Amino acid sequence: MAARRQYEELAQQLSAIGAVKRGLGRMLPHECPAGSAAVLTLLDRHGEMRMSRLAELMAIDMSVTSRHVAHVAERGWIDRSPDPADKRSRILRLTPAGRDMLADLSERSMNALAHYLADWSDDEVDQLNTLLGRLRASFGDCRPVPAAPAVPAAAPPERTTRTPV
Amino acid sequence: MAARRQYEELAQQLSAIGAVKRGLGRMLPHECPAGSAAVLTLLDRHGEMRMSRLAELMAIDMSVTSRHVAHVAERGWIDRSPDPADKRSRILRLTPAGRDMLADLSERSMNALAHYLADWSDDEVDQLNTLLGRLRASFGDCRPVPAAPAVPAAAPPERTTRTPV
DNA sequence: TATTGTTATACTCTATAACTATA
DNA sequence: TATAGTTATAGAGTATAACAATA
Repeated sequence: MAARRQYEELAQQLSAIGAVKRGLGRMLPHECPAGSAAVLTLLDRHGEMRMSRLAELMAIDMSVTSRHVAHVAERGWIDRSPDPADKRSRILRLTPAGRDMLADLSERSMNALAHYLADWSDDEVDQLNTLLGRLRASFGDCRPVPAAPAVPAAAPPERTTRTPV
Repeated sequence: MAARRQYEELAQQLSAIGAVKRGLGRMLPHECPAGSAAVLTLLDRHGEMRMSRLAELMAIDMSVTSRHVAHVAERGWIDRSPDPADKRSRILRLTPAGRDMLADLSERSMNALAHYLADWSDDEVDQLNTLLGRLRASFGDCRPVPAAPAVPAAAPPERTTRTPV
């Protein structure tokens, strides 16, 4: 349990880190903004998946996910094949063109980070990665709470990624 | 100099950290979104200043700063007195109402962070703060490069916070 | 002529809500 | 009746460009 001053400092650091994200964002190809890059990266790391899973990994509402996915699908970087087991769902999968784009993205972030973090050691980057991962885990599921149903009864704790009715 | 894998991991962590920021953002009062909170916090930490200095601290364009500042000024949290030394400028200063709002903000972020980071040690929070600060410093001035002037000659390196002509 | 700050416009990202189609 | 996904709409944040007032 840390001191108030440290928490305020952390809040400030998180607020200010947006500048770094914007800096990295400027390296992206015009056709592939940050949201699209995240979709491609997650499909690469975790393999094919459904919309709902992707929304969970991105920690955003499925409606937003749907638009990011539409963007990358329109450009041919993924395809959406119907899920034979559930006709409501579609399976998202990287295409060869998507892998090409990923290689491009990797090249760009590599260049930018190698430039800006030239004086960081291997260990320091690892440390930061570890702490950021832990921070995300600690916040875990802190997404907007669905509006309480009219008759709560015994149903509410079921948290999903879809937009609440 | 770190390995490609680490850089890609860092890019991913930074992309995903948005979820934490959004989580904290949900704790804010409806009238005081993140941009406004940043203005108040920076005025508290660094004391009264001009628009251009605030834009630099926030690492955003002055046009954006202007809107954030207008928002908090309309609510009486800061005042903008004319700078006697330069009639183009205005001096931004917290009002008592602004300090009240800051106390509220501090209370809220304290509660949220103490809740989510309950199992973090003092040292770990410090470590993360330090690394994030260093990350920001390393990226330093990575803001959009002003479009090259028609006749560069010997003028360009002067970097300011204003919108390029 | 150059600089400070404001405003208008456009784009990205997100959330809420209403809707379709399946289960 | 509930769930997977889509679309429409609204709001926050940012960047670019054009502008007014002052240096």
